[in-house]
Amino acid sequence: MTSSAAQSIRPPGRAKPGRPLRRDAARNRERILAAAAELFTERGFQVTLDEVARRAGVGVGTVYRRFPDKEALADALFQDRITALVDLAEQARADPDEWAGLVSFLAQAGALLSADVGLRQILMFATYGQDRVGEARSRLLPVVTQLVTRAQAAGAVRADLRPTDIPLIEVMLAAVTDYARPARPEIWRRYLALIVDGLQPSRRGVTELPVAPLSPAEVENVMRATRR
Amino acid sequence: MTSSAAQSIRPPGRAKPGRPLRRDAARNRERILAAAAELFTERGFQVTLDEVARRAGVGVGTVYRRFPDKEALADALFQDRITALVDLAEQARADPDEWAGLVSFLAQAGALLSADVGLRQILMFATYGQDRVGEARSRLLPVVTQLVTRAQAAGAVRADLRPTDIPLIEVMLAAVTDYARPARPEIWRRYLALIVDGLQPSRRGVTELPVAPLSPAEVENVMRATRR
Amino acid sequence: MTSSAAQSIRPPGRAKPGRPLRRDAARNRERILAAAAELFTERGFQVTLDEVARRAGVGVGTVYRRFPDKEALADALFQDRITALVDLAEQARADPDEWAGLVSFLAQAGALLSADVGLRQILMFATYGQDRVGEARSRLLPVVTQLVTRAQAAGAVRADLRPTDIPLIEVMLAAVTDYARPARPEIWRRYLALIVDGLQPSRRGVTELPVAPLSPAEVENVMRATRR
Amino acid sequence: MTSSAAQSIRPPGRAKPGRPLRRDAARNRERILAAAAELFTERGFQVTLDEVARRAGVGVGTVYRRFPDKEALADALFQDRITALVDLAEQARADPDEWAGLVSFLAQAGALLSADVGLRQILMFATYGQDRVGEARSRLLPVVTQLVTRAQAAGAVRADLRPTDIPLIEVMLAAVTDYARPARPEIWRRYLALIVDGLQPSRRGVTELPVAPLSPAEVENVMRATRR
DNA sequence: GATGAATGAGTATTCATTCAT
DNA sequence: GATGAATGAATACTCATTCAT
Repeated sequence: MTSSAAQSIRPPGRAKPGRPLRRDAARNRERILAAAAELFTERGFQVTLDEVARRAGVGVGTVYRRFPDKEALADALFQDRITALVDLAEQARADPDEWAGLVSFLAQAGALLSADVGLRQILMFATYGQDRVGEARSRLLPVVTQLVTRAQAAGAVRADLRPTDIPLIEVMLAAVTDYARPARPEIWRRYLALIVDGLQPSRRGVTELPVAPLSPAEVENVMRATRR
Repeated sequence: MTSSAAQSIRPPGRAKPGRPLRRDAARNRERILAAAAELFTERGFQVTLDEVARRAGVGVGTVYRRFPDKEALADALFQDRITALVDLAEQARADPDEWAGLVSFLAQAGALLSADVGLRQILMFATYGQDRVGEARSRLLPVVTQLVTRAQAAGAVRADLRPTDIPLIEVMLAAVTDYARPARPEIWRRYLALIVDGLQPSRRGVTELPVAPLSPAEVENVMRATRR
Repeated sequence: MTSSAAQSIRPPGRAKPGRPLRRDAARNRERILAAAAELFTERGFQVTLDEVARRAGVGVGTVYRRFPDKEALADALFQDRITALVDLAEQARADPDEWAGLVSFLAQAGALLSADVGLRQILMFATYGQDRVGEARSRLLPVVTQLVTRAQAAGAVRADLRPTDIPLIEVMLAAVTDYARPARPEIWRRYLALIVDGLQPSRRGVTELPVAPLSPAEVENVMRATRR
Repeated sequence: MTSSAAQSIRPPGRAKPGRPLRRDAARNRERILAAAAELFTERGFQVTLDEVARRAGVGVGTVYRRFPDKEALADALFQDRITALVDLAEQARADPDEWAGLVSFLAQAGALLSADVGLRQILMFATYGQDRVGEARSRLLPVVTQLVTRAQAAGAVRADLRPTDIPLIEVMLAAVTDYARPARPEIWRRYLALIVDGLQPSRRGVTELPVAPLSPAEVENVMRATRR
């Protein structure tokens, strides 16, 4: 069973651990989270909480009741995503092929990131990473550590790779995605392939880089959602 | 056309490309550029133009006379940097060892980026990529292309690498630098080494990854210049 | 009218004067009053009703059921204090020395005020003076009147002093206390002494007090710009 | 010549001492000050700067350009008033009758206060009293000190009165005025008379004033629970 | 040309009060 | 009756950009 099951029992958020949210409050909380997810995904953290409230169909005050500030909302969102990542890592660990497990985790995490501006921003700019996020990251790291050390034990991965390198690799992929969005949302796969080749302890041959590179024109015409 | 014509017509706004600026105007332009470079380098784009003007010792209006808006100023700055990069690339091209030339360019460009928040921001978030920047990038790409194809011709670099991959590699390094700043400003070298290993057409052994990885604590305690 | 009628009609809002509160409702009312007393005493009216409710261990809604609004709560509190003042005045009246009785009342009331921000605020800024407070003040004034007239009859106090001057003297002391708090919470005694000297009848030349005193009605109807 | 002359030369406010405000800027500054004076006088500090801006016929930004925040605006206003008080004190000092001089100053200052809510609020709640106000008070105290000591030397005033008692007497008058406003704006005169009687040295029995007076430093550093 | 004054839409957050559960 | 969730007007302050001097 994956860690997402835990989510349904203890809803993350402000509520005292003991008492579950009232029916309507819980519904609003979900609406807010959903609205924030959409908005953050589309346009990143620049969205105002007023906007989130409007999209969620509630008053601003309600948003502030549930989440003391923007960061807290981002945290809650991030935690859901981290949970998804932990699930991914756990599935990858189930793969009998140690190398394939690690690589597929990198790819799936990359796919998750490439679909979500908000997640990328949290990952890359997280001043936002204080509270629950730290805890969430701590849940992820152990699994990732297993993924890495297991692959190293099998001689499939270079010996000097460290578990903490994995999140940084994702940061790199996130950056590349942001760079080429929306024209080439899949470009990150090209660079993942490059990096993955660098992860091998020694290489016989080379796997062709997937995904066409940016054309010179594309390099010049990056157009992304304004970020101020 | 004579210079007296300029007096009678006086087109407001940016000077026509051909017409040189008046002596004092040119000096102001340089001051503004210098001030902006310092400020952006230290704190990124969040600096206000009022601040730039103050540091430059001119009024805001003067800034706006020289640069239609904040982006244009960033563009101009970027152009300077691109010039530096072009220089770097040309020096790298002078290296008789094709592989070493390419790698050293990647490293030097990385060093440039890692020292300059503003440059990283322009590179990564350039909604700012419209004006002079495009032209500037066009100056860079040919040299980089030579660097890459020359190395490929020598069999030193994987055949499917494309010149446009180079800027994206720099984007990745910039992201990683931003992530770990200010605690570990050199961490990008670690990932450059990884990528460089991935660039080889086939590998006998592995070069140890330089620079210690982030500790788990560091991964959780990223502290970067707030970007709002 | 029987109590069953109350059940069928159930007028929402404050209980009719005659009808006693249900046991638990009464307990809640006391808790709220106690919490508000503590909080207002410490920090004045800036405390939110949410806070009062939390400290009282009830929901905000309950606070609003008992007290139509913040002012009403303040009023109720003030009434308690007025009762304390009435007690004080009665004790002072028991003093066989007419002069000492009056002076000790002024001092004891001053001490009460100096220990309680909330009381001072009600006294000084009472937009709050509408409801029960009026009634409460009416209970105080007669006793104060006795205190004053008795002392005047004995020739211990200047003849032109009016009972309504007493609360205004307390207002002055409250203001001075607020002014110097928390550094010098007892400074009001200095000014009380000054004023008390001014109250004595025998002086070389007595200047008649100019300007008619506030009428009892005026004392009750102070209306000032709300200050939040 | 009184100190108000100084005002026309060095306009108080943000401007660098050396350079005078541009004509239009100066006009706006005056408009803002005038609007703020009116509004504060009518309704105290609760007025928003948006309102001040509207009444002054300028944008909010302009208000903020001249005065970093509400306090600074209040300071500037207060300084004008302090200047007026200093003028008053100087005129009072010119009175050959020492007793009359002191009493008339108390009365005139009281009149000034009774006409201006804003001034009373600054006087009574000045968290606002940090910057220029402190300096301004320092200008006032010396003159007041002369007024007091001169009267004492002449035997016209009780020996234990201290110069710092004077502002506190004004605080008391301000409180009384606030209390009875708008019904009886002159009521403060009644209490001034009472206090003045208490100031005389010759009475049957004089009770020494208890409690040490505030030191000049304490007068300047009043710290009270903010009331917004 | 240069200056810096003016603008005002925009943002995060608070809190008295109402109302569904 | 009690609860606490929901509301949203209100507030202080910022900053890119325009325009009068």
